[in-house]
Formats: sequence, structure tokens, C-alpha cells
Amino acid sequence: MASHRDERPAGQQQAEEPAEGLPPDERLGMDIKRAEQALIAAKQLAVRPAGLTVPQYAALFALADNPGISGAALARTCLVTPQAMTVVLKNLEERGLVERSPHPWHRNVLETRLTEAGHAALATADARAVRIERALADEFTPEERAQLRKLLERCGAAIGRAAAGL
Amino acid sequence: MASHRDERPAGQQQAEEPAEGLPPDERLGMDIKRAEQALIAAKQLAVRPAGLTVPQYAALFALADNPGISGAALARTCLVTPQAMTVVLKNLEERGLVERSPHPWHRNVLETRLTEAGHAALATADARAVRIERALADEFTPEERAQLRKLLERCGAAIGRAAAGL
DNA sequence: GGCACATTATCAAAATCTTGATGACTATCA
DNA sequence: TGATAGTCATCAAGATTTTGATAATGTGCC
Repeated sequence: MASHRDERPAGQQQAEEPAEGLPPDERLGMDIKRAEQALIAAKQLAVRPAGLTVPQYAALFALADNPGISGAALARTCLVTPQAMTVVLKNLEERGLVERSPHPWHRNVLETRLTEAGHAALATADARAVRIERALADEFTPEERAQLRKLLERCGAAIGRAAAGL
Repeated sequence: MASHRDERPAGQQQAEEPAEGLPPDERLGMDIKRAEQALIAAKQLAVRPAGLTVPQYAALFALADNPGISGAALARTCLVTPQAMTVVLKNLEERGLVERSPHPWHRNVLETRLTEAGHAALATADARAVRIERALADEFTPEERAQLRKLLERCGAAIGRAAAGL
């Protein structure tokens, strides 16, 4: 498509385009974004038949590893705002997939844990979602996997550093 | 923050993985997601002072490379639904950053292109966003960059293959 | 020439996420 | 004991995205 490039007469150039200043060859953001987009799209296809959205699946997954975690802590784990997690948990509770009960000691905290149905739903969704992860894992050798993980970790560190000093 | 994690040192952590046989050590999805989350958060911080959201920035960026593209095609480029792109373009048009005019041949298509103000806004936002990309690029050697890109590409391919045969 | 097909844009409704602000509770320290 | 700081949950309003469905237009095939 688009054989038309952004032809701009070099005469009146009130703002040079930094997009051209940084060659696409060095733009890694696009690659990361593309991979994550493919991942989230595939996961959505995977968990939808189980009646779950991706955020709901993520919450159930984290909840299975940390039973009794608070809503705010769960939100941090899933990288969403506490309010968004509240809505997710409300929906999950209405459908009987999670259970919330006041904490014995901290009356202000609501302990959240999976119900039997929640475990079942997670298992159903995960059975399909795992095929995505499995395909991902099988694509690489253990060395490549470790390599990729390390590179991504450095990405996150570099991004965080840049964002802090923005 | 969060010096108090949800520690429960008492015995049974019950950290059984619901993933049935896929150790977290092999779950690359989390790593990709974390990197992309950091990236999108940083970019949001970067483009916000320019009065743009990340989707708006993405649309302007793609528009700068493909002037006169249709809304639906732009949506595909930015990996969002056509409806979402319609809203984004409406907001951008109301603020005078883009211009839409009927296509000479296809009267059903609305040609969209950036205005002067649009180019300026993109330049302003990109000036800050580039610092994120720059930090990312400077974090790696050219070999590492090529390596990471290749690994991510294989990720996308593997995910797409798995999603197709879901 | 006429008809089915694909693409485009749009309307409408529901769900989700974000920002901002409030009230309640516990832990730490003077 | 009393006060300050930090965490948790929630309300409210706004913006964004998604799903589903409809009308108009150009293209290819019969």
C-alpha cells in the first residue's frame, strides 16, 4: 500500500520530524508492541470460550497463586488500577467464581479467594491459554528463552529509567 | 512502596500452578507483557504533555507515514477496531489536528491527512516519546538489538500459528 | 447489464478503564 | 495515650473500547 511517502518541500520546515531522526531500524518499541498485541489477541481468543475476559483471567491466575490477597495488591500484581480490579472482582463475585470475606484481623481488608467454580473456570481457560504459552515455549531452546527473558528485562529497566527521568 | 507484601511465611504456601505442567519458568508471556506495560506507561507519560493519548499518538504517527489513508486501513495499522479509530479521528479532527475530505474516486472513502497543527503536535509528542525509544536503543548493542528483534519476531509468528490452530 | 461480494463509514448500546476524591482502618512513633 | 502516615475500599464522572447491526459505494463475475 502507500507508495506515497511524506513528501514535504524542504523549504519551509517549521519542525523537523524526529520520527525520521531515529531510524526505524532502532525502534524496538514497535516490535515489543507487536508481539504483545499478538499475545493478547491470542489469549483473548483462548479464554473467551471459558466466559472470561483477559483481565478476569489474569486476576484468577494471580489469585490462584496468592489466595486471600487484597484487591489492591491484586491490582498491583495485574498492573491495573485498584478501581478496575474492583469492577473485575465484582463481576467475578456475581458469577460465583471468587469469594470475598472480611479479614479477621484487618476489618478493612476484603480477603479474596477462588471458589470451586473459580478453579474450574480458570482450569478451563488455562487449558486453552496454555497452548499459546506452550507454543511460545516450544519455539525456543532453553538458552534462547533465557536470552529473550534477559533482554526483555533490560528493556523494562531501561524504559523505567527513561520514564523516571522524563 | 509496598514494603508489606502479603507474606505468609507459615508453611503451606499452596503455590500449586493451575497451569498443569507449565512451570512459570517457561511462561514468556508474562515477560513480554511486563515489558510492553512499562513501554506503554512510559509513552503515556511522554505524550500526555502534548495533549495526546497513546492511541491518538499512534494514529498521528501512522498518518504521517501514510497520508490519505482510510479510517479502516488506519485502524488495521494501529491494531484497533474501526469504530475506535473513528472516535479517535473525530477527536483529532475537532481539535484541528487532522483533516478529512471525501476521496475523489471512491466517494465512500474519507481521506485523512495531518494538518499543520497535527504535524506540530506529533513533533512535540514524538520529541519526548523518542527519548523512550532512544533509551531503549542505547541499552543494547546492534547485535543484541537484532537478536531481540529476531526473537520477538519468532514470538509473534509462534503465537499467530498457535492462535490460528486454536 | 445486472447481481453478489467486499470495503467503508456510521449509529447505538454495553462494558471497561481512568482520574479524582472521600471515609475508614491499622501500624508506627513521640 | 494520642497523632501522623500509609493502606484499603468505594463513590462519582468522564473517556475509551468493544460488539452488533445498517446503509452506501466500488469491484468482479455471470
